[in-house]
Amino acid sequence: MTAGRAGMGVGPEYTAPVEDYLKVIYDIERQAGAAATNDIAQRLAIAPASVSGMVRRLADQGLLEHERYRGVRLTDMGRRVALRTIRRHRVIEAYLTLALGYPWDLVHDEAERLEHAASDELIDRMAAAIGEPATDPHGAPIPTREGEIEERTLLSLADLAPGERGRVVRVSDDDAERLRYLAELELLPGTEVSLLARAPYGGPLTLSVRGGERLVGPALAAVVLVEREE
Amino acid sequence: MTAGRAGMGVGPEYTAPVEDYLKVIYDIERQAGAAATNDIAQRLAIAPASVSGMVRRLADQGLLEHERYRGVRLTDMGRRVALRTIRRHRVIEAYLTLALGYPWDLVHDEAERLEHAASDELIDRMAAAIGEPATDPHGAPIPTREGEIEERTLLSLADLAPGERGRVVRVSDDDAERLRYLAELELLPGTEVSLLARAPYGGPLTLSVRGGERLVGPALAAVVLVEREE
DNA sequence: GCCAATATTTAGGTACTCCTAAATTTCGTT
DNA sequence: AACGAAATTTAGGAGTACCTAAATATTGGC
Repeated sequence: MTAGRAGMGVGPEYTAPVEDYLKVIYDIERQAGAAATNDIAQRLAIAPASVSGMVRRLADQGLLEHERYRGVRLTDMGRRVALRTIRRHRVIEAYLTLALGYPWDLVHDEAERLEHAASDELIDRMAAAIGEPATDPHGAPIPTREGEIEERTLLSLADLAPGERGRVVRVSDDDAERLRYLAELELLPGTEVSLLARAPYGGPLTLSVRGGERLVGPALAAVVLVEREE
Repeated sequence: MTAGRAGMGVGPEYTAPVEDYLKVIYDIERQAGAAATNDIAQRLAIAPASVSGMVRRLADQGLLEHERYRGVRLTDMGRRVALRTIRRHRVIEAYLTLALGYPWDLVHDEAERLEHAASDELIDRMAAAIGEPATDPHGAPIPTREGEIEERTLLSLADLAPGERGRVVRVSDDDAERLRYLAELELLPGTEVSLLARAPYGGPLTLSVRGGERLVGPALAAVVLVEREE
């Protein structure tokens, strides 16, 4: 037995690996409609063969539906569990940043572990202590206690046309090194950016950020999500 | 794989069950000199046969020494790991109480899970945020970052002679129900108590607490640790 | 000094989560 | 329509941590 967390109120408890599967399946499904075995494996950094076995068990438990060779979709129950885990993660990230002065590039890894151990009671107290923020420090929306989430469809920097302006809304949070670099470039949620030019054939983008010029490659641009301005 | 926590600096990481074994062995050893298989099993609420297997592995890893049929003693390394886990637990308990207004009867269970997931970095930030307290909310001393702990040998209420006075220093924290009852009786760390009378044959103790009289049975008295006054 | 009660260990199993290697299925392209 | 590459699943294992039942060692009482 390796489970985790407090019972709090309802529902069974899930192991950390199960919660991790559901989280990444939620995320892939949102972007792609259904989660392929390979994508799940890659996101969890495990072998695809391992995913097949787990997917069967999760389907048996009613957390997802699986069409052989077709991929996986969460059931309502699976989505509820996924969103609860995502809420935990993001509340913890926000709390560590706001209440404990944790550096923003480190909160992801800490939250990745704590999210499986914290009770709902604790998560709610943390959220209350920092004024129930709507997003985590990287701009990701925090689901409500009831499992509602405001999922805006955002552009990435790479989707802007030359001459367009945008405001950074959210950045990918799972690579501390990359976050430090983004902070250095001042590409943080809330910052205004305009795309000056884009070199062809996957070349770098030239941005204007707070009056300075920045060169960023397409891989980096893809993880910086913006809303178009004007 | 089920491990946990951040690498922070040194040393390997240990699974949650390993940390739990080392914690209870530390505790039993302190009171009894060596930890018997049966006692470990009882404290962890698992079968004695399960302990035998784990003890062999912990001995192989150099965390403890085992004399067959004689019990178990932590090595310096094992003691270091145990004290680090105990520090985590008690810092978390103190933080939840002082920083998040967590009720004192619930912090134990929450800490029991978080102690295996929190990084040293987080523990140190929590401790700093509440002013590096010397004890947790139940009066248990918090080991330092370096693994030093001030282990006073305390009397239990049951050890007082009629007419003697004492001050509650520490209470056992692992039963929420019992903690709520102790709070009701005002038998909290810091409170002065005097033993008025003790009924024979395992009968109840009559106490005076803050001007009121209390009757407590010997089982409850045994978990309230005091220092003698005058 | 022996014997029964108690403590401990061994033997054999289960569940979870991961692995590699070897099928198998699907799909895009020719 | 068929073929080969890519994706997926099955088969067979390993490590952790637990279990019950059976064997074995120790110890206190007589």
